[in-house]
Parts: sequence; C-alpha cells; structure tokens
Amino acid sequence: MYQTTRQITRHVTTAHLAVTMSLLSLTNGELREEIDRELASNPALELVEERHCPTCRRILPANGPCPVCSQSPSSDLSEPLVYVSPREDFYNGRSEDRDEDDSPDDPFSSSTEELPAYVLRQVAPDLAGQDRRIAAFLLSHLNEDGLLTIELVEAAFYFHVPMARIEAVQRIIQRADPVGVGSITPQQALLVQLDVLGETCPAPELARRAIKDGMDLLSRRQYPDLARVLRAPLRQVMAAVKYISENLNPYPGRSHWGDVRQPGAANVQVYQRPDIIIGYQNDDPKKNLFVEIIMPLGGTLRVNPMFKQAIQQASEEKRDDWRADLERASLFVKCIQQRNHTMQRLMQRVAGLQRDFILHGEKHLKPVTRAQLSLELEVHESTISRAVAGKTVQLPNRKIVPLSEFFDRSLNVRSLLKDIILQENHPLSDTELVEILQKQGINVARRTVAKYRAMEGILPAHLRRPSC
DNA sequence: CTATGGCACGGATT
DNA sequence: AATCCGTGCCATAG
Repeated sequence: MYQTTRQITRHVTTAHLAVTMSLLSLTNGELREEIDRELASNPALELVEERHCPTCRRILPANGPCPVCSQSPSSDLSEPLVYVSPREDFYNGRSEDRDEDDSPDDPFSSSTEELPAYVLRQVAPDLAGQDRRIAAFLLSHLNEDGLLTIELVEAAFYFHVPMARIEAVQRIIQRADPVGVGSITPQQALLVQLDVLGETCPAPELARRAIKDGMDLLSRRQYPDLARVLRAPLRQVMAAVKYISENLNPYPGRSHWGDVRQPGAANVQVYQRPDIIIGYQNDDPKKNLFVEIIMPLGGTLRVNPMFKQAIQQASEEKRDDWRADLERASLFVKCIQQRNHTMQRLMQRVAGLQRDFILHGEKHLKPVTRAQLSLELEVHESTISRAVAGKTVQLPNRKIVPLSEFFDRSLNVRSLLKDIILQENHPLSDTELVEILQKQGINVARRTVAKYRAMEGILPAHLRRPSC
C-alpha cells in the first residue's frame, strides 16, 4: 500500500489524506487485516495492552473510565453519545452480545465453534488418510454461516492433488448434518439441500431452476422478474419460492433463515458482525442513544517509544531504514485516528438526524442525502460515500442493517406502503394505493408504487389473498 | 377496459 | 463519469 517510504516522508499531508481515505472505506474486518499487516511489517508500531471494564467487559480506552458504564449525566438527551470502541471479540472471538439467548452449555450440541468438529466427526468414518486431512482442512475454513472462506483450488494447491479429489471430499461434507455445509456460495448450499431433499420426496423442478438461473433475482425477491427469466407463471414461481424459504437454508451454519426476532419481516440478506452498534447506555432506554464505532483491536495502537530510543544507538546504515519505519508508523497511527474521528463525527450527525428511525423503525426514516451531510460536516462528498459504503449497523432492536439504509430516499414510503397493504381487507390496486398515499401527504406516481411493491416482494393485487 | 410490467429517459446522487 | 431512481408511455394479460 505504501512501500515508497521516502516519498511519504516528503509529502506527508498528501499521503496522510490518501491513507485515511482508503482506511475510511474499510469495514472492521478489513481494517483489522490492514492493521495486522502493518503491525507485522513495521517494528516501530506497537499495540499496547488492554484494560477491560470490570462490568461490561469492553476494552477501555487508553485512559479514562468506561464510557458505557460511567454514569455521566448528560444534559441533552437528544444528542447521541458517540464512542470509538476497541473490541477484539468482534474480530476473532465470539460475540458476547447475544448471550441472553445462548442455550445452556451442552457438550454434545453443535454450537458455532464446534461446527467444524461436529461435521468432521460425521464424515471421518467415510474418509481415509489424506482425504480425512483434506476434510479437516476445508472444515477449518468455514465461516459462521457454514460456508467455505477459501477457494477449492487453494486446497488442491495445498495438498498437491487434483481438483476432482477436493471436490469429492467437499461433496461428502456437504451431505453431512447441516446439509449444504462446506459450500462455496449460498447458491451451492441450496442446490445440495435440494438434491438431498429430493431423494426422499420430489421437489418442485421450478425451485431448482430458480436457484440455478435466478439466484440473483431470488435473493433480491424480484419475483416477477424471476418468473420472466424462468418463463413460468408467477403463481408457480411463488409456490417454488415458498418451498425454498420453508425447506432450504442458504446459510447451513445458521439454524434459521433471516431475522428470528422479527418473524414478520423475514430478511434474506444476512450480515455478520456490524461495524457500528447503536444502543442505549446500560441498555436503559431512558438514557441517551449510544453509538459504538467498533475498532477490531485488543488495545490501542501507538508508536513504540523504545524504538525511538533505539534509533539513537543504531548503526549508520540502519538508521535511515528505521527512521522510515518510525515515520510510517506515526503516519499510520495518525490516519487511524483521523478515520475514527471522521466516523465519529459522521455517526454523531446521522444518529441525531435519524433518531426517530433508530428508535421507532423504518417509517420514521428521514430522507437525508450524503451530499447534504458532506456540507454540514464540511468534508467532500466522496468522503461520506467511502465512510458509508459497505458498513453495517446494529440497531437497538438488534437488527443489523447496512449503513447506507440511513440514506435510503424511499424506505419510509415503502414501509408505509407495506403497512397499508398489510392492513387492507380488500386487495388494493396500485392506483388505489396512490390515492391513499396522497391522503397521507405523499405524492408518488402509480408506476412508482408498483416498483416499491416489487422491491418489498409484494404481489400484485389480483394475486393477493383478500384476508391476509 | 383496467391493472401491471417493460423499456427508456432525465435528473439526482454518488 | 457512472449509477441509481422516479416517471411516462406503450404493450400485454385478464
């Protein structure tokens, strides 16, 4: 990323900007990788030890009390508190956040961290020697969803065996208990599940084609489009979709499809660890909104002071190299700080603006654009874009949504529309829906209502049940 | 004839 | 400069 250290020392400001920008667009997982890389290659950089908060177990900032637990009386309840929170567990450990609904420890249950072992136990008897090692290798690269995080070719390269051999092992793994485990993509997992299910009782053939040829549309719930691609009537496609969502699971490592907490709105998109968490201080809804910007670290990053001293006694030829290292380390630390600062300011403003959305749901989202925010924060538009892109936020109700949702121009209208249709006792046509929306002060074209419906996966009026 | 989806255009957003 | 979004017009299905 920045090998040319000489130039950097000369053009500090330019480099500073460039690095900060690229860091800004990283999610916490990617950021951690970047930090690890830098930490490994630069001896001048160091990670100072962590201090845990005794009550909430969060890692504390370099000095000062835990901002989550400290009872600082806040003067203005409408102003959210924003805090950059170093939390190692968000990178490689287990999340402590969902501990309420964790099942009691059962040595024989297949909990998340035991998934690889659980599967290996099943497949091991069928495999000999090398194949067993291949299986173990593959299983050690599963993510929480039960999908592989590496390509099969990597395994083939690692073991010096042909791809076919790896694929054969993978096929055996995929048919083990969480059926579909060890697939590369959700699509592959679904297909395997369909195969296994089809052995006992036949599955609709349309379901297979939907997954194979229309996975993209399927996951985006664009059913009318899907029907067109498959050249099948919408009714049949809907039946196939129903079959898929009731019997198959694109993420074999998870027991349920979508968000369990909100059974009404099944979300096909599943995100992993959020980059930002919004909640309340001490989980008390009467307190301020509390925004945590997650730093995937177990401590604080800084320039190693010992290294500075060591330079004095360094030999003539090494001194220049070390100086460069030092320079790069301090640049890196500064850039990280800059990134966090920007994120902090951004979230401060966003949380303030979208307070109603955070507390009361999609209907209360205000249409805010990135451009607008860039004016208020006095940064370039692209800075906001980078900061927002690809990041996810956990809301107080534990739902994880993309940060870009905070800038969705039409989400509030779509959600209102969803409500109206949910409460209708007679299927309303698009034109009728337009009129109802107009009474609520929202002006949209008939065509637009149709699009919103499609986005929400709601069928046209004549295909909807009168009752539900 | 009515309800809806497809295509394409223009303006806003990124 | 590229992309997304709302909309109008037209074709098609029922």
